[in-house]
Amino acid sequence: MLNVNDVNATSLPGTLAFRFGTLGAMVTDLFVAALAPLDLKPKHVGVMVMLDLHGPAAQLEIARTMGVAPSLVVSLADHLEKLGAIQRVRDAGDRRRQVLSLTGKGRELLADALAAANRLDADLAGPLNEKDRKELNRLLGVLAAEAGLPH
Amino acid sequence: MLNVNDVNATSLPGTLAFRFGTLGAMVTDLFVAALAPLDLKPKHVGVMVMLDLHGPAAQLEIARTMGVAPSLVVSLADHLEKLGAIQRVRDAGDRRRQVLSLTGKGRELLADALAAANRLDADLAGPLNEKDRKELNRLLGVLAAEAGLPH
DNA sequence: GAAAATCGTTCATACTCTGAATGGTATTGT
DNA sequence: ACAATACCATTCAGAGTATGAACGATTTTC
Repeated sequence: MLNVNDVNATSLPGTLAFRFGTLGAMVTDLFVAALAPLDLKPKHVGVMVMLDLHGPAAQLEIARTMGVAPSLVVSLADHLEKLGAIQRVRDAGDRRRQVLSLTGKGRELLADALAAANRLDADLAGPLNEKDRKELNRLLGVLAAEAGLPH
Repeated sequence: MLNVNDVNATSLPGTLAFRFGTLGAMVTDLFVAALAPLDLKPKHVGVMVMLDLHGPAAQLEIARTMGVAPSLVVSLADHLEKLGAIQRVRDAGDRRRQVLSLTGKGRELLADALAAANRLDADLAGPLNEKDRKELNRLLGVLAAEAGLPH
């Protein structure tokens, strides 16, 4: 039986898997550099984005949503707390839980990170016209939504 | 002075920087899993893709093009050689150079990796219709080309 | 022909992340 | 009521990946 919907690429650089891998790695390196002055890494921003989107959350929820080990969330939260970006309080109803929430300083940092990302975007999307840029963002949004990533 | 071409996102998940970071990490994890049966990692495939596109090359050229340390290329080449995927011969004209070239087995592995990537693509692009899928691939290709990545 | 540069390799190290062990807290079963 | 079990956060040891410095071999420069 023939393939009625053949969308296969004929070489690896033409696949989404390869393109997302290479572009993703490059963009992440640039983002890391852009965040360095804020003393943040992408995963710290990831935590703050979650808190910003869904409100206060226990560390385990964050670990599950981000797909990382709970022990990693400990060190991410340690650092964010040291920066004054989050508050860490024991849940009165369940004192095993450490509930994280964004502080004013955290919101400031998040705004700074957003500004850095927007500057980076301007560079990245340089070769794209306005319409293409919007289309790209829309398509990435669809994939992110489908994958359960923040969007 | 007002911004005449305001394309700034208003939240981080809406930026290209964030989207490429999260999607790139997710896709890379899936790709790593898909390559595991072949005993390859994305960087091994990266080396093979370079050899396939530009022909035989010295290790240092590969390091520069891939943006990694020369010492890393040593271990990548070691592994590829062990798999029989590449040949490593001293350049007769400049005996400091180790020239890498794909073997028949290497081309087979590359084809297997391509098949794995295409299967992954089918999953990834599931929620996209044919037109969107083509458009996404085109836009990613533009960015990859602009960034000097394989395309 | 000596000095400097280049290529590949090894090795020590940094970094990120995970999984197992632990202590404290909550829930379940009897 | 209370023992057994399950759960959350934390610490810690260790795996995996990458870099950069040091070295030997070779080539280029002066």
